Parts: sequence; structure tokens; C-alpha cells
Amino acid sequence: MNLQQLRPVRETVRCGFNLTEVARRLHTSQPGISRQIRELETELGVPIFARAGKRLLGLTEPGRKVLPLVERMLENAVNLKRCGDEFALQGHGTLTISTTHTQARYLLPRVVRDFRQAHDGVVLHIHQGAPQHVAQMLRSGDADIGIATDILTSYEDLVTLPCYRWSYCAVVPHGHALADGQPLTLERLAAFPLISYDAAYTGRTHIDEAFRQQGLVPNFIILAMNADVIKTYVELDMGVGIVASMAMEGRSAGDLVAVDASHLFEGNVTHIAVRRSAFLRAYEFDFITQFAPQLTRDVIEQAMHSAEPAA
Amino acid sequence: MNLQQLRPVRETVRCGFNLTEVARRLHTSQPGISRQIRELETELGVPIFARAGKRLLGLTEPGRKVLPLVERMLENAVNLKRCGDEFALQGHGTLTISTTHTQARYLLPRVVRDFRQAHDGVVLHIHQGAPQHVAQMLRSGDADIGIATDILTSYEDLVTLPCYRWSYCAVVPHGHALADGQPLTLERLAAFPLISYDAAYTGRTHIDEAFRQQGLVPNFIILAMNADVIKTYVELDMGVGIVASMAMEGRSAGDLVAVDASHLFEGNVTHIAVRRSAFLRAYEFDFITQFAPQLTRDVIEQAMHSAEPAA
DNA sequence: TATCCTTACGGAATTCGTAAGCATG
DNA sequence: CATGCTTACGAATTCCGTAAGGATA
Repeated sequence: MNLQQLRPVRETVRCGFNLTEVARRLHTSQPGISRQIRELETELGVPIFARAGKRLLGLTEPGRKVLPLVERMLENAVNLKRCGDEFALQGHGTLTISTTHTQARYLLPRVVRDFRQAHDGVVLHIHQGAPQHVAQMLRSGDADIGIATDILTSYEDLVTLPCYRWSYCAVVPHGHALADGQPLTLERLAAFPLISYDAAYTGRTHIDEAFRQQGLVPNFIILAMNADVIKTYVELDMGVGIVASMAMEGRSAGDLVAVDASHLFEGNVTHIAVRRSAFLRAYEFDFITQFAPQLTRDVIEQAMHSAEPAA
Repeated sequence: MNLQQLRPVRETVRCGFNLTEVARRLHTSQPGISRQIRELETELGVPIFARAGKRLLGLTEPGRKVLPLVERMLENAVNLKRCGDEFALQGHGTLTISTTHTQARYLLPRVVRDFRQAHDGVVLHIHQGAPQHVAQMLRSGDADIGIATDILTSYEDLVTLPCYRWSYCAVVPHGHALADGQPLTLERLAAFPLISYDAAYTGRTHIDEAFRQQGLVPNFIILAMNADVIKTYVELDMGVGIVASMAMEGRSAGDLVAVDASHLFEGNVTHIAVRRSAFLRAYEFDFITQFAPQLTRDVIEQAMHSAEPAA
């Protein structure tokens, strides 16, 4: 058996069973891929892929059983390499974070600054995307650490740790009727055209839920993907923005005013996640602890090695 | 990286860092071993073994970190192969049980008979040894399933499941003073020369403990490794035997009489164990369930995938 | 001096890419 | 006929065992 034979198998599934594309992705020839797959199949004694004539259709029953083991194997190989690198490169390395806009824009800068100071040999990649994209990057091994709200909790192969709780605030232009110092209510909010996050993002469900429970129908006129866009439209006086409160920290001095709305909507919890079976390098532990101080190395390791809280 | 490079590393540790012996054990040449180790070290970029000149002394610090990953990798390779075999051989295969004498002699026969009936293509190996030997065979991958009392509980890489509780009985020749129908007491027992298990076996600690707590000093004249030996000496009228009660089931009709002692000594629990990261074939689940009906496939899988009950 | 690891070298086996073949939508 | 997988073949590489070398107890 050979690790060379495993990569094509994993990639074939990811590429929708098109060997030509697998070859392209793995930078090798298509017959090579074809052969390695068949070699593994002969060695294991079972067909992994279902074929119609010369075309691959999907996984066979043994294939479905074998695939997770193949993936585990490949992940172990990466872990082994990483473990070596940690000592070999002594603090140098790469760290890929996948996260949503809100985190990347408002929470990470401080953490990243401190992290760079402590680990100036580590090259940091920060990917930004929708929460489910974050999860996918983590699971495929394209990212080491994922930071997002909610969504990450549902995957068994990820370990998801709560970091902190946050809530929303309304954003209005200076002198707006809602900035009169009176406490905000859902009724008052619903009277204005609203601008907030698109449904796929940042716990929008909690916003909708709050209005629904009060029997109110909010008038969302723009659904944006991040707070910067929302604020831009608010500045154009197109409506009242509802954004994560950290997007307005230290911003009330500008043209916009933040009005606390934490009592109106259920709070969201930002989570940080890693692959359960990943080998974390020392600086990865450091990063996580810097992002959420209560998540010390011990806490993280314990969470990774313990089971799901009721699967 | 290559699986060929990993095996020598694991074996080197097991052989006490003697490459010549590693080569012998892996049926290859010594320079080959030497090279593969160095190749892996170069690829990882760190030395795995500490060397004094040309001699290997032990693991380096990176080596200690790398070793468990190497072992996991090799185990995964075995799992993958097994997974294939399960489909390819359709019910054929091998099952290696490592267990203590008491289990092998008195409990397993019934289970093995039923198992063979259900899986006549599976070749069954039954190894017998001391409890710690059982654990060792399991951990090294030389056995698939281990059955023993107590000891197995302490390893993190093993999943240990309780099967049933048992206790002791005294064994005396027909017409012996202790076979008078009166309930047995520790005092009465201590008055006779005793024959029981060697300290390394089958929960001897509970026997010693019971006497100690009553301030009695039992007079053990023979410490044997299994009940058959003990019974032989009892038949020669050399003393009173104390054996696991299942060793006397359906035996009171012979020359020997069993006298219940379950109220005198704390009960022992027989455990069944597998490697936590093993891939269990269908017939392995079957075997376990046949040995302990409450251990269904679901129960076993849940235990394997969940964490230790407080590490 | 015996043990034990490394280096050197050459033959064997494996690997891999190109080119051609063939089935299918 | 375009796409997609397999087969065929030859070059390049890798692998591996034998033999010699050198260090250490």
C-alpha cells in the first residue's frame, strides 16, 4: 500500500468522479490516476468506485466504508509532516484562518497584531467567506482554524469551542429619530426601512425570530454581506442598520451613531473550530488562546480528545 | 513520505534501538532499515533518534512527539486493509483473542463454539497469558480482542468494557471439614493451608485484601497460575483451593466440592477490550456480543468513539 | 575484537508520462 | 465526435541487498 494511491481516491470523490479533473488538480497524468486507483482496489480486493463501462459513477458499498479511512490516513500524513515542521522550522510556518467578515474585520486585527509580534516567522493566511464556507475549508484541510458564528457546531469531525457572546446594535445617522436616547424597541425599529445581513450570515435567524415573536414584519430593504456595506447605505440615509455591536465599537464619534439593541435580539456566540483529528502546532494553540483567553492549551486538547456533547 | 519508512521507526523503539534486530524482525537488510529511518528524518527535517556516534540511544524530543503519529498511521494502514478484507473475503478472516487462563478455559469454549458455527470461515487464534501480557498484545496489534480482569482499564489507547461480575469459591476434597454445609468464613479458611492464584493473576488483590482487613494472615502454600493446577493440588489433599467460581461450575459432582465464597471476597469484573482506534470487522462485533450480550454493536461503537471516563 | 551503524555501488523493480485504443453520450 | 477511461510501452527513477568502512564498548 502507498500514500500515493490514497490521494487520488479522496480527490476523485471531491471532483465528482472525473479522473481527468483529478489528474489536473493533482498535477499528474490521467492514466497515472487511473492506475493508482486500480492498484489500491486490487490490493484491498474490493472495488471502491462503481463503474458504468469505462465511466466512474460513484462509490461502491465498500468504497463508502473505505473512504473515511483513506481520509484519516491522509490527514495523519499531514499531521506527521506538521509535527516534524514544528521542530524543524522552529516557529516558522503557515497558519490559515478561515472566517467571516465580521470577525476578520473587527475582532481579528488586534489578535493578529499580537500574534505576529509573538510569532514573526509564521505566515498568516486569512480567508473570508460565509459560515458554511468556513466549515468546508476546515473540513477539507484548506484551513487550520475557523472562526464563525453558530453553523460550525453541527459537524462531528470539527471541534467547536465557544469564544464569546455578542449582540446587535442599530446604526443610524447623526440626529436620527432613533438616536434620541430613549431605549430602542422592536416596534420603533420596525417603523423604519431596515438594512442588515443576508440570511446566510452572522446569526440573522435571531433577528427574524425576534420580530416574528412580536408579530412584527420588519421592512428589510437591503440585505448585505457585511457591516461595512450596511454602514455605507446607512450613511446614505437609506434606512436603519442592524449590525453586530463589535462593528460599531469606537465608531460612535463618526457620522454614525450606534444604539444598543442587545435587549431586543438573542445573543450570538462566536465559535472557533479546528479539525478534531488535526495536529495543532504550538503557535496554533497560541493563536486560539490569544483570540479567547479562556481557551488554554489544556482546554483545547481536552475538547479535541473528548466526545461530542451528545451526537 | 512512505509507509515503508514508518514501520522501521516503530520497530526500532520496540526493539530497544537495535537496528540489526529490527532488520531481522522485519525480514530485510540492516542498511535498508538505517536508510529508511534517515530518509524519514530528512523528510520531516528533524532527528527522531538520539545517536551517540553511530549508535542509537533513544528518542529525541521531536521523536517522542512523532512516534505516536507514526503508530497511528501504521494502525490506520492496517485498518484500511482490514476494511477491504472484510468485503473481499466475505466472512473469512482471522480473529486473535488474547486472554487469561480462566477465561480461555471456562468462559470461552461456549462462545467459541457458537462463534465458529456462525462464522466458519474465520480462523480463530486464542493466545493465553497474564493480564498485562494481554494488554500488551492488544496494544501492539498482535491481538484483536483482549479478555481479562481489571488490569486493562488503565490504558488510554484501549477501550475496556465490563462484561460480567464473578466471585470466588473454595475447593475441597469430598468429605473435607469445610464441606460441612456451614457457611464459609475467612477464619475457617485461614485455618487451612491455602492454594490460589499467583499475585499477577485474576484479581488476587481482592483475596489478600479480605484477609488483611480481618487481621488474618492466610497460609498460602502454593501459588499457581490457573485453576486446573490449583485443583490438581487440592485433589492431592495438599490444602484448600480458592478459585474463580466459574472454574467449578458443574464440577461439584466429581472428587472435589465447591464451597461458595462470594460473600468473603470482593467480586471481580471481567472486561473485554479492543484498541480504541481499531477498525472492527463485523465478526469481531459478533464475537463480543456473543461473549457479553449487553455489548451490542451500538454500545461498542459508542464506547470507542467517546472519551475516557475521566482520564 | 565483536557489535553495530554508515557509506558505496550495481542490479532489479517500480513508477510515470506519452501515445494509442476504445466505449459512451 | 467529443469526452473520459483503459491499455501499452519505454525511459527515468527509486528501491534494496551485498560488500566494505569506521566507530565504540
